[in-house]
Amino acid sequence: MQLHKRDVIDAATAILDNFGMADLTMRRLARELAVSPGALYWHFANKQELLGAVADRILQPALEPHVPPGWRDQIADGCHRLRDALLSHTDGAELVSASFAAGQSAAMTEIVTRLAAAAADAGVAGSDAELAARTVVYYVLGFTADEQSRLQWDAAGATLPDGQSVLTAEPSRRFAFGLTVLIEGLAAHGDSELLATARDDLTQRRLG
Amino acid sequence: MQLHKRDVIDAATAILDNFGMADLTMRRLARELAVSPGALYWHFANKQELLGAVADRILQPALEPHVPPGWRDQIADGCHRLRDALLSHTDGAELVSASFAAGQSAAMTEIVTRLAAAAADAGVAGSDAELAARTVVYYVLGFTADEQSRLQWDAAGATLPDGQSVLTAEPSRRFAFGLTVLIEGLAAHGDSELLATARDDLTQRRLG
DNA sequence: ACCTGAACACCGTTCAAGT
DNA sequence: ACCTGAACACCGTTCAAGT
Repeated sequence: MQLHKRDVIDAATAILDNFGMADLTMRRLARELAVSPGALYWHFANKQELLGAVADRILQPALEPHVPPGWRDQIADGCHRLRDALLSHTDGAELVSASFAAGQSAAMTEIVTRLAAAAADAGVAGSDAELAARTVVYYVLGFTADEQSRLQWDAAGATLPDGQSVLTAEPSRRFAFGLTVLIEGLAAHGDSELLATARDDLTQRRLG
Repeated sequence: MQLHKRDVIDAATAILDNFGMADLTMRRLARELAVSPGALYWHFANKQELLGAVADRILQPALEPHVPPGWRDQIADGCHRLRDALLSHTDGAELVSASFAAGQSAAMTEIVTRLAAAAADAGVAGSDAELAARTVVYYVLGFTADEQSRLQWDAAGATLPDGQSVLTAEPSRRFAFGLTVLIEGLAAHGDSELLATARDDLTQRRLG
């Protein structure tokens, strides 16, 4: 039976979920698929490209189109869905972070584009909108990688008697806090930017 | 001649600067020091611990005490010094990011503590101050790792005719932009928090 | 206390040769 | 077109034995 890209990504995702990133090696993956390591290099140029494909698979659920109106909810919603997608797979945040940094995730590019559009709606001027989007993404990836490593660390160790408040509720509240800080910052910046544009507009009209 | 921790960190930093993170391996480091690989494990428990020590060395210049008064300048200054330290070594941002995520950098812990104190001054309530500090740190690490990888990528390739505006001035402006968004967000949050505290205070006084 | 030598159990990637 | 076999050039870590 022929080996397809899909099978490879499926098997890679399974290894990730069951054993984590450290075990997601080309050789191990080949063994699981019962092919020689070299076979993988017919379908993927290198390991980075393969990891990028796994990242895109993980991010699929976060890619449904924006439902909410209003840039604040668009950013908040996008970020929550991103976090949820990352938390759905072992070491998800770490994997996606690495793929994003290596520029190997088309899904992350799409997410940044959407967040940039929302930032533009907030009043952030042209070229800064993508930067604003990246700033938000740095937060989500950093926070979630941190959260996930702690989560996985004491998933093996001490199971706290309270299985909810500290382990799931608190992180979500904390995540929302940082998100609010960013959104309020964008609102403040956007407002002053819109003011400046309006001022220039008036000046233009007076001179024209 | 006896091998000391200092010598190991020195040699590791030299490899990093001259060849980058991919070449910073235990075996290569041992070769450079003319010892066997096993010797390193007398001085460091594992590679992560050694990388943490290199991270702390890199961060040394960012650890001079806060000079400016006012929480805004304290955050802005701290972040600029952090970025400068990271950019002073090849793959500096990547190395410090990894060490921070692994909880192996005492210097990063110190930096977070200082930023948290500034956030508290901004009016961010107790336990959220550290989270605010981490949020800022996620931004600096994310932005700088990104900046540095692009910088190093086209340091080998196309040397743009303009050697200043896009390669150094623009990144600095862009870095400041994201920082302002975060600081304004903290200001907005801090103000509303202070208002709430004041309101509670009044209520207490009315009831008491 | 500090280090060597040698081993253990792996890596990612390439590429002639096969079908 | 797709894959095997085997090699190349490495890894991090451990640990008995030496000084």
